[in-house]
Amino acid sequence: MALPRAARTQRRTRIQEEKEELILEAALEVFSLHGFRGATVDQIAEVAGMSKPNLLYYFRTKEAMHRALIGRVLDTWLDPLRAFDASGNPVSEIRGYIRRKLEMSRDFPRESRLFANEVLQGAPNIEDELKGPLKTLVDEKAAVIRAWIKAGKIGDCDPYHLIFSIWATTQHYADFDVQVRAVLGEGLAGDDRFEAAAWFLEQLFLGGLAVRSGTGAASAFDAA
Amino acid sequence: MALPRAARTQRRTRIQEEKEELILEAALEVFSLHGFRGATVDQIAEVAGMSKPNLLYYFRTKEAMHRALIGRVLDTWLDPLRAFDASGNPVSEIRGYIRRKLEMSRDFPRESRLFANEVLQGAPNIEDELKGPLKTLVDEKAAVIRAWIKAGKIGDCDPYHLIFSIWATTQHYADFDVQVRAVLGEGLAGDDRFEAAAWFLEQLFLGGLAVRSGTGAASAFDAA
DNA sequence: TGTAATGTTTACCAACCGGTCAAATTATCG
DNA sequence: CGATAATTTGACCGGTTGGTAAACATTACA
Repeated sequence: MALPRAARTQRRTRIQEEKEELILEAALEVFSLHGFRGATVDQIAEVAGMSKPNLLYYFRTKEAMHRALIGRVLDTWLDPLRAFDASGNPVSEIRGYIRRKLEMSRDFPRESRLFANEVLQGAPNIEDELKGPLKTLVDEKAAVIRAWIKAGKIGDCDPYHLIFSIWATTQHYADFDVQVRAVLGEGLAGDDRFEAAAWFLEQLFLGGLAVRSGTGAASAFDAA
Repeated sequence: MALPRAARTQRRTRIQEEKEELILEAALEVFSLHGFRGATVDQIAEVAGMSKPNLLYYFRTKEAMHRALIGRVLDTWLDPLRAFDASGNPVSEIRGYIRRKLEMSRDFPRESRLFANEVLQGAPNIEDELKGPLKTLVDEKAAVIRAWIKAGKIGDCDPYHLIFSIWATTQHYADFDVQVRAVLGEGLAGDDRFEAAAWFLEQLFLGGLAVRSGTGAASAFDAA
């Protein structure tokens, strides 16, 4: 009997391996562009180069596809944050984090948009993951940052909002790519905007988080 | 003959005024949550408290509704940037801009998400607006910022990426609200996160853009 | 090779989609 | 009031949606 998969206790076939990969790749393409509700199974099947029933043989529902995709992406998406090291130099850690996140926006914009779409639309399918693994990881890294602050290695600030800001600024170049391109104009070659962004963001964050000695930045500013 | 509207040369009725307002409010609710393709006319009609044919009497197509909504929102959404004043003090202008954008994220999150959804999904319906009015406005304000830099009032940086960063960080609190709440936990009362964000972002941007005298922020950092 | 498990296709379905139509209802105003 | 225009409704339409059934083809493996 052709059990579609799922209630599958045995090993996965070579064909299963290949086709599921193909499908998830296509699903990423479509979901990231239209969101869950806006995406159609027919569309995903077409991009994957197979018939709809064939696709549904591997993933019984559209939702199953989406779940599988989200799970995989969320994992790799958090890797840069996991790499955040308490024993490292605050400057190089923060700089490195910004760079890695920016590289991900450049190299994996679809993954970023998939996630953005999901969160933007209320995260109906990943609320648990956000409140569980994500929150735990962020709490952990926030503690690291707070330790740096207490040690006087960086200026005093709210570590959560620091992390939010790094997320926002770096993912902006993937999620709002169309807008960024529209504003910057089509003139420049491929990835120049990422270079410029890296330069700017380093300056912003490393300057903004520097320890303020005596006269803070704000007062220096007010003089202008 | 019951001309639905649109080919309407005469004055708008009181009922038209009211119902169109009601519809656009409902459309904002639904479009901002599901994007254009994910939203259904039935859903909007239900939220607006009227039958689908009745709704389609005022806006002949789903797309017409979306267009009307986008046009209205984009306008008010850019107001804070328009208020950016060349003759003002750079510090108070930038601080004011951040505050206003943050207030908009707090008070009009649906408008932000509507826009985010649209851009995220490739901005198929507003590409012209982005490349036209938006780009023009940003170019204009970028020139203002560049003038401040040349005058030595703020540190050297790319004005475009500065604007992008302010957009990204402030709109993050509307667009990724679910995620922000999940990470921060439900503990705190209503809008505390916006207060904290305002505090953090001011520090970040005003510190990050301060004129660096001699030893830059990075070198002060490296000492840590 | 044979055969059982796995994979693929064609035809199809009920529900839902955006949108139309004509008839019925209500507001407007002389 | 009466009549004309504006509004609302229910019934409906062709196309698309996510998903199914079963026949057919292919693979893995003893």
